[in-house]
Amino acid sequence: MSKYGRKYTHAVIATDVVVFTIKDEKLQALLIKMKKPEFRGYWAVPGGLVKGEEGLETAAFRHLSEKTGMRGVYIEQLQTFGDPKRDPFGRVVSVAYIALVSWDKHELKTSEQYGGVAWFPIAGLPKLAYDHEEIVRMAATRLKAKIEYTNIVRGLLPRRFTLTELQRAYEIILGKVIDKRNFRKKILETKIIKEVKGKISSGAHRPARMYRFVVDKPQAVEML
Amino acid sequence: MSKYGRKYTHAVIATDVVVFTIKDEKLQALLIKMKKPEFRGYWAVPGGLVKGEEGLETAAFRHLSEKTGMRGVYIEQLQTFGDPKRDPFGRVVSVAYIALVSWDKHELKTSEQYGGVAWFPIAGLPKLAYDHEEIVRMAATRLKAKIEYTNIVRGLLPRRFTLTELQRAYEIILGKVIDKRNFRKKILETKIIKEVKGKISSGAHRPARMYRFVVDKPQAVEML
DNA sequence: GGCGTTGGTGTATATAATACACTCAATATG
DNA sequence: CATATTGAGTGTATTATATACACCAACGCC
Repeated sequence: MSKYGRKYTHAVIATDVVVFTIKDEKLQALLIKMKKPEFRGYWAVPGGLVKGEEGLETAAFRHLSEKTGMRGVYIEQLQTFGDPKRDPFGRVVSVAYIALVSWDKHELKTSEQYGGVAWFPIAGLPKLAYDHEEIVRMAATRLKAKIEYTNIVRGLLPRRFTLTELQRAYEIILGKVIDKRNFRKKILETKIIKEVKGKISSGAHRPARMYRFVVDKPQAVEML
Repeated sequence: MSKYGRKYTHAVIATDVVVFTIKDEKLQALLIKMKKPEFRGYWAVPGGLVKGEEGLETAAFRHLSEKTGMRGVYIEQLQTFGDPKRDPFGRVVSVAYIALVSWDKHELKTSEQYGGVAWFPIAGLPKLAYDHEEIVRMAATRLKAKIEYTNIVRGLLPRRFTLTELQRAYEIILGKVIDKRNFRKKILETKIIKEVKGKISSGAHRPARMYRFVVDKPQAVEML
């Protein structure tokens, strides 16, 4: 038993993961539908309690896998939310994480205890349980900030992608159009991506060159 | 009793506050000397467990006040540390905060349970308990990053200060010398500071104009 | 083979960042 | 009280970076 076992009414620790993707030309977040009668009609960010000797990230991965079927994604810590009243049923402190995925790489399936799992555009979220709306908003803000000085966008794209796809990701997250020539100049200067053999024909037009990220770990980069 | 009361061996929540100041031309952190025999010779970042219905920031302020005598400082969340082995005596998840203070504004006094409280230069820390060395390192890194695009530096300075003092704060945190004319041009362009009446004579030279921060809340700013 | 569609490229201009040296006003000194 | 010393305060020229902008290429489709 912990040395710290009995002095206080303790809070419980949970993790929540805000999973973003770009789908239908929109930034979307992954939500699960709550089944408990107290939360009828509400959705939530996938997450749950941290077990005894389990690390925070481990717990985040476990709940993500159990509740959405997702595995093998990168997560990074967003912020910890600890308002004593954030959960009406007890004192839960939640460590929130962000993940970015290419939505077509993951088959979604949730467990019995939830009513479904689905993508929702950031502009157009359903009713969210607890303080999850605040969490998602903060995650979107952080994403928007970090895309300008890190290679965080890599999570959203498949291993091989075109410059136009990459540019669309930036445009959607930043919410503004970017000049094609300037974008290409800058992104190639950073050296975070690299051309790879092969072209892709995706319609009645000239085929596009393919690129990949040079490093797939997070790193800070001067950009845009 | 919490609905979440009995399912797991729960972790306990703590907060730790890395307090920075600039003193003797160096970036320094506030540490308390541990008294418990298990930690003889070790120092630690001021912090402690969060009580039942207490908010995270409230707990951080309370421990800071109890263990160092400091009150009325700004804190902002750094990151949450939750490695199951970070505390050898039990599972403690720590939410770490950063605070920046003007050291001469606070009289230091610690409680009976600690052996003392003192400032230590970042380069030259004593042995730190738990994972507090990692916490302090990360706090310093974050500070260095944020000083470039926020008004975070305001906490380090007295209400009224000279441009040279402000520049020294930037130089010490960034670890590089800055051109005086360019610094003044840029910092005044941002409009985060404003000249105030009165000059200060501090030696055998022309007296300096005084400035103050326009807003004393955190804000993002384009800078340096 | 002509049309529609997206891929791919360079240059000129404007803005921002950097490098750089002297005078000013106070105190200290002989 | 004349002179030296010290940090305060100021502007411009140069370089680097960011922005604005238009046409041809390669494919599919009819």
